[in-house]
Parts: sequence; structure tokens; C-alpha cells
Amino acid sequence: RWRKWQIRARIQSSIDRNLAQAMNELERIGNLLNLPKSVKDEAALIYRKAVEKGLVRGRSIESVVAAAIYAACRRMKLARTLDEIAQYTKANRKEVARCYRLLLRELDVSVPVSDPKDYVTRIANLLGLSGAVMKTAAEIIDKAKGSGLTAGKDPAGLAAAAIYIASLLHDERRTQKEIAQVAGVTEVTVRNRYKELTQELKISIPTQ
Amino acid sequence: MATVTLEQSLDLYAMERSIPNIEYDPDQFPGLIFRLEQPKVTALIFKSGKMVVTGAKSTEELIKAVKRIIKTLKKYGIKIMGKPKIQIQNIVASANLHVNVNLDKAAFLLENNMYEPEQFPGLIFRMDDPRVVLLIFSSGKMVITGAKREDEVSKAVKRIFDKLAELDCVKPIEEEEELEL
DNA sequence: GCTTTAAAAAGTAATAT
DNA sequence: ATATTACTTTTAAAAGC
Repeated sequence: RWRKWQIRARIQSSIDRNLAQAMNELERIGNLLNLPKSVKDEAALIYRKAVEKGLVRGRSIESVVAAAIYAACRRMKLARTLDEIAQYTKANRKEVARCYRLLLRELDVSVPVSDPKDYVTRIANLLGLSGAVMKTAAEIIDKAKGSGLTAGKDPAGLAAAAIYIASLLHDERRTQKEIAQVAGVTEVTVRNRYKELTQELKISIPTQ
Repeated sequence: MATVTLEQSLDLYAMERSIPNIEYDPDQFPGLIFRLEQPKVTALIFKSGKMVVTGAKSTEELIKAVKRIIKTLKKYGIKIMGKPKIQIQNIVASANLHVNVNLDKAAFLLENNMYEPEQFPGLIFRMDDPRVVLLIFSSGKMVITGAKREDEVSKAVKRIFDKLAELDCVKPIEEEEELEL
């Protein structure tokens, strides 16, 4: 059937054109975020599934690409906030979040719940903190999980507070302001998590 | 939240002129906003004679509110014939399981859920039967929405409690303060 | 899809004192 | 530095863009 073949070819070419444009966007945003090739490949795979399922219709390619990048980062356990990714698009965080939820619901992509420890690694690297601080912060996160202090809390805020505490314990102090900034949360959040973690886990900070 | 149907059309402009404390800006929204203080509800009134009533805490309160809204309209000279048809469209309720919920574990074991703590502290669970959506918090408190009947709410709460217990996602709360009424 | 309305949950953000 | 206030999520309907 000529007709059927023709329709199929037309759909395929439209998918191809969409993909070509999307891959350019993916490359652009991915480079701005300094994402490793493995994450960009993962995002490309997710995006391809989305186009093939027709999920991009009525939505901007850019926001779906951003959502695919976010999903890929989560799957690869690379700590990036939705805001960091959305800042390189014309869409706002809310629109990218909407696309991300659509990908989760419509595609067979399972995304693990984000682990505050992934943010610990990133924050420590950005602040040039030692592996010892990183290790202690990760231990604090594990204890917090065991005590049920992490449920419902922003992993970035938890990681920021754990890093703050660990930096004090290792005498590599960073201010709450510095940590809050790289973690992408406010100082108030770092302070609130810090209070809760030190009190509930009975961590005493040497007064200096 | 309920819809009310009056089998007649309404002149919203006339209502806006005669009834005090009314908001009506057709450029912003096609409905006229009417706020009733007792029972405290808000009604969106449309020119088709249909309305949306939100804020009622019970079916009884809803019925009383609709009667008072219509009485008020009549008081200001708006002619209303027949009796209103009230349909409950959505019930929003909150509940407390009085146990802590392990959201990480629940997110891994429950089927249709979404748990994104960087975005929202609650786990969003879409239940098939009854067809409702639950926002579950680690405190054991929750929000149930999407139900059309009150029994769907209690059924959903029982189901989710059983399911969470079965999956070993609940833990008794240590620090029990509890009310002394 | 958006606009408007209300309500709860717990966390975070923005702004006020 | 803490106290408000406001916004995040979910749901449903109305009429119109």
C-alpha cells in the first residue's frame, strides 16, 4: 500500500527532523552543564523514546530535552537540580518539571529517588573539600537516613548541612553562605537541617 | 468541590451592579466570584446558570451554602426558578495514620507513585480502586483527593494503611504527645 | 494548555521585623 | 536570626481563549 508507506515515511521524517534539532539542543545544554558523554547519551536515549511515543507534541523540544537530561542525571546519579538545567532553556523550572513528570509516567524509565550523598560529592568538589570531609558527610547522611530524618527533605539541603558539619569537624570550615550557594538552597535551609542533624544525631561541634 | 446547575441563564453584569462584595472581571475569568461567609464557601457563578462551589467541609454545609447563595441572589432581585441540582465533583480530605512512613521504601515498593523530595515532601500515590490520589507524608499524615463520595475516602485510607503495613513501610511513632480532650 | 476558586499535608523560599 | 507569608503538589468543574 503506497498510501500507508507514504504516511509512515512522512512520520519517520518528522521524527528525524525533531531528533536532529533535539540533539543539537542536547549537545548545547549538555556542554553548558559539563555533562559527561555517558549522561548525554542516556538523555538522548530517553528523548528518542519520548519522540517515538509522540510525547513532544504541543511542547517545546527544548523543555523535553531538559527533562530528559534531568532524568538521565538522576539515573546516572549525577547531582544536578532542575533549576540548574532549566536555566539554560527559555522554559522555566515548572515547565521542565511538567515534562519530566510526563516522561516518568509515559516511558519505561525508572529513576531512583535522589540520594543526598550524590549532592555531598558535588558540593565537596565545588568547594575543594577533602575526601575526609566527604566521607564524614556521607556517614552523617547514612545516620540521618537510619534515624528517619531525611524523608521529605530536599536532598540538596541535607547534603549542604552534612557538608557544613563535616567541614567543621575536620577543621576545613566553609561558611553556611558558601555552602548554600553551591548547593542551590538558602542559608535558612542549611541552618534548619544543621540544627536538626546535630541535635537528633547528637553531634557535638568543637566550639571555636 | 461541587457544581450546581440552575436551569436558566444569568445576567452577571446585572448581578455585579446589584450585589455587594462580588468580583467580576470577564477579561480575567468568565465566572463571577461570590464569597459566602457562613458557611464559608466561594462560588464561581457563570452566565449559563452553572456554578462551582468550593470550600464546604461537608455535604450538609454544601447544601446549606447553596441555599443561602440562592437566597442572597433573590434578595438582590435576581429571579431564580426551580431548585438547583447539586453534584459533588471532588472531595479533598486529610487523614493521619499515626505511624511514621518510610517514603524511600514505599517509593520503591508501591506501583503508581512519584516521590521527588526536591520538588515536594509528599509521596504521590495514584490508587486505582477507589480512583483517588493520595499525598503521603513521612509523618503518617496524608491528603486524599479526587474522590466523589465520602466512603471512597475512608476506603482509600484503609487500603493505603494496609498496603503500607504489608510492605513494612510503617513504624510506630516514638514521641507520642497526643491530645487530652 | 491557560485563566479562577479552596483545602490539606510538610518543606523551602522570600520578605519582614 | 526568627517570624510571617507565600509558594510547591494533587483534584474537579465552570466558559472561553
